[in-house]
Amino acid sequence: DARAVARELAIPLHRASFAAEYRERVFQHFLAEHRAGRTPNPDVLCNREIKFGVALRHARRLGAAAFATGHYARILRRPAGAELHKARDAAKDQSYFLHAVDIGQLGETLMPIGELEKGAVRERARQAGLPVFDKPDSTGICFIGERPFREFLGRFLPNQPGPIESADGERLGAHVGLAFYTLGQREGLKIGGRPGRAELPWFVAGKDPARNALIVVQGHDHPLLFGAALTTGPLHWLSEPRGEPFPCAVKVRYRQADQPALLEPRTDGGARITFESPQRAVTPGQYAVVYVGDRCLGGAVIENIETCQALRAEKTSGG
RNA sequence: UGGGGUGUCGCCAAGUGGUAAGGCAGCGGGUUUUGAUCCCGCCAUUCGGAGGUUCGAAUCCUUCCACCCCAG
Repeated sequence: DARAVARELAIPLHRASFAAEYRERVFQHFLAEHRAGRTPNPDVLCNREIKFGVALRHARRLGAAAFATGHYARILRRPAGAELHKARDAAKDQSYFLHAVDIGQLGETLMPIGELEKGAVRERARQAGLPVFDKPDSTGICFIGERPFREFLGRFLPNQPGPIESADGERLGAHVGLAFYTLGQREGLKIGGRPGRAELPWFVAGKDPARNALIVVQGHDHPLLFGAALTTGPLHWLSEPRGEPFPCAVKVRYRQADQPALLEPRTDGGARITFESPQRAVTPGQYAVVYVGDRCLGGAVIENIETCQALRAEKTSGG
């Protein structure tokens, strides 16, 4: 596709493979996180390490006059410096995936598509004679693509079967390894109907690594699925770092609506984020990305969730 | 092998003479540059087996089988 587009535009195409770098800087971390029972977001790292890391450096070495990507996001150059903003097309906004990139590098990047609606982009591509104007939107992990996730992970991680238990301790089934499940997940649990239980599906509410147990609850909106606050690893700022608490909007996953929250920076560089209303399935390893209006201020990896009192009581007394 | 109960899709479960609800699980598709969630579709010619009654049975009768409980 790239070759065909380059030919159509009559521009030279330099090909470079960063597979080795991807494996080392993104995929290894991806596997390590899964092994730890967390749920990583490889595409955030891919942007920081590959596209805006080795690829950008490679472009500089080639003497590129500019660096442009096809991300749906906007880089605004202000007197005080560059700012990352959401895309014009809110439905396609990808600023979430860009929050971990160095703002200086973003400032040197052109993201022309960020100003356009998806439909307009396709129309322009069609008029320009680009053969990919009709190509389906890409999905799945970048550079890896869409595939049966469980099976894919299984090629790199061993099975470590253990029990699936309800929050009240009943054994409901068996899992193939905590690494293969994520919080809030419904599918793949294979828990059928149970006498005396509600006719509701089961969702992953937690993991107990010490006992290699997967904790599940019944009902999409079960209280144990909700977290009122979270703590993060070191914040990556795209704006001037702030030391005082401030109100903002936070996304806990890609494509989620902005959630009103209060961010309290901590002395260790991380933060505590308290939501106006509890959030479902906040997941360690994913990223909390901070916005004020359309502007992305940065973000950080999610470390701990402050769930409902019930779970905490359960854990302290249950043993 | 005395008495009682139960056997309907992988699981839970409606249906007691009129021609097999629903949920869960599973599978397929859609949405989606992570993982999830979500949405849509598919999923019992058959009711433990065999006979019988009836125009017609998962529903009534007979019998056999299996499991459970209480007696023991």
